[in-house]
Amino acid sequence: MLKLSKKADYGLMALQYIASVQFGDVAQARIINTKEIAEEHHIPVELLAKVLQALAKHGIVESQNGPKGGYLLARNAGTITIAQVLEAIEGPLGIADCYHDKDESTCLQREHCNIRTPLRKVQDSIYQLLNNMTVEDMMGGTPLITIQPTTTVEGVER
Amino acid sequence: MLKLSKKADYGLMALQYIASVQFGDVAQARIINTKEIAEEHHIPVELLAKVLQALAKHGIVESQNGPKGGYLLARNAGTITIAQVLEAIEGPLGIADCYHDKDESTCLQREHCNIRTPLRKVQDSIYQLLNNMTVEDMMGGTPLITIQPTTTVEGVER
DNA sequence: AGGTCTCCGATCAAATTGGTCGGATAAAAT
DNA sequence: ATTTTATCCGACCAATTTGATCGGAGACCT
Repeated sequence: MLKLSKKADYGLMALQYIASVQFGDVAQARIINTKEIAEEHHIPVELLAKVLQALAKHGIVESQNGPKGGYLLARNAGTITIAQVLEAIEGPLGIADCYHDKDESTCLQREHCNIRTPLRKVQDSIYQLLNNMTVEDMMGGTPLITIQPTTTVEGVER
Repeated sequence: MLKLSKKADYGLMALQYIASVQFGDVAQARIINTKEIAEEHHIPVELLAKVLQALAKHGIVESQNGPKGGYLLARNAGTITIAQVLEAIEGPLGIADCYHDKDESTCLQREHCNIRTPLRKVQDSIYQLLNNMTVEDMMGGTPLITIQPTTTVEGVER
């Protein structure tokens, strides 16, 4: 119940990873391709590619084609909210469709609905919660340095 | 995304209706059967029955068998939280399974997961939100009196 | 200019959810 | 007390959504 889809999970993981590499203190800012993210997190490559496409289309990441291509954040990590990410991947988010539906014909009990009004508060609270948290906030939670190409920090287990 | 299932919707509607009749100021406290709720809200009878079974099994409503049977709230409306209702209908709620999973084998990226820690705050906030709201809070949102068997109030449209 | 590596759109399989049916049970009427 | 009737209850089947995959087009490096 209320579970995030796997695509959403993968998207958030990818963004956290990209942001960490791009703005992390140790690693150099570099473009990251889909394969690297997929292998690092053990997720299917093609599916992750599809997710990143959606994020690119919505202006969250910037795609670069060709060899040595890949993705990088389109804007600062602090301006990308979780809500924006989820909506880019899975469409408008909400506990019910009737809060942002144009056609009202979909819900048969729309007229006699007795929970639409009270649940709107829940809807708004959840959205506000997700729209206040950014991928920058997720960077703090990363416990271990991921990849260290040049220098070597003391033995952080990988 | 993050949409409530229809079973969850139906369950909440039913509880709001039962609570309104049982504790409403005008209507007499009476047992309500599945058919009445289903017809009032235009939802499939058998599916609603299944939902109410789950709620009965979890001690949220009390079932009474036989003719003139039906359901009534097992405890006060103020003590039944939305979270309890949703969990009774659809199982444990959370934006990811890994927060209450026994077996850790399900999630392949569990070891390399970089969003589990930061998203836990979101998880807790949502749960707290749903666990603070009760069906009593939903009763305030009901705009129209539903059924009036004995006396007649002025023309409320049905 | 050729080759290679990347992104990109359309297509297919699996899982969850929505919906349905017949049997068991208990209360009421005869 | 027995029959009848209306309800709850558990197992079964279909539909929608989600997860995953494949082949093609475009861009960069050599």
